[in-house]
Amino acid sequence: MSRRNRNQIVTRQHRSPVFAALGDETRLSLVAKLCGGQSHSISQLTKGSRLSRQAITKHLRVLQRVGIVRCIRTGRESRFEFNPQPIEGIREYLDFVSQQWDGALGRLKSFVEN
Amino acid sequence: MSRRNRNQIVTRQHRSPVFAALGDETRLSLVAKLCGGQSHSISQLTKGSRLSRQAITKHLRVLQRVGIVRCIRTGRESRFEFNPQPIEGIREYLDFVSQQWDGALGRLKSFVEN
DNA sequence: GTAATATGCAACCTAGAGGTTGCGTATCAT
DNA sequence: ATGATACGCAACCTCTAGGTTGCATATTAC
Repeated sequence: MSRRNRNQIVTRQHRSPVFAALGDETRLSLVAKLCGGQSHSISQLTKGSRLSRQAITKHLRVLQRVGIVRCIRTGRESRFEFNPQPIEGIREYLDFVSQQWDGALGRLKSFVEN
Repeated sequence: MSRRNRNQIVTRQHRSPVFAALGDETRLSLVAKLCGGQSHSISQLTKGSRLSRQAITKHLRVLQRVGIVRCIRTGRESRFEFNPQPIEGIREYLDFVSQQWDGALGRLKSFVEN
């Protein structure tokens, strides 16, 4: 399978795991920190949270599994960085939903008017 | 509302339950059916699914709890209809994330160039 | 070299998600 | 009036998400 086809399948199918990955306050705040552009180590991401390092690690692995973040081990640190593609994918999906809805409203409107 | 307050709401409000509600294939397909504009009864939504009526009902209640669908009981039927507001809310949130990311890329670019 | 730091791995616990079945009750059709 | 339809409620089951603790290991600092 070509890389292009693989990516198409990834983006067209399996959107719910990406939504599920964002369905947690802790992970949303991790995304909020990482989408600023800087990579952060696990320790850095743990500071300021009341959760344990291992809990944060688990959340990061969930985000990593769906591609929202990437992990790069450098020395004794595991630095995580944001990857926008999966989130772009679900943005497209939500655009599709809104489009469907707007289309339905438009049809309703023209039905009422005629 | 000022731009600052709006952004604070975008970042601070609890949007994870909406993401979590979409983090399931069954519920995503329910949303796909309902965002077409027509309301459907539970029985209608159950047909074509291999799940039981009660399972579908539970999923609909999850969507209802976060406001993605509304329930209107008419006669012996419970008809569900789509409500776009929560999904618009998380679209805004994802726009915010993308905006942060693009801003970070822009700063990186100008840093490299200078 | 040794201590501190950063992380991985594994076991464990608990609450809740997601599913089923059974049964009771409105409502509609005939 | 009666049977079929549409649904709600509740009990139950299983699996996993989210959290903890403990310990081992690799890297860095002094």
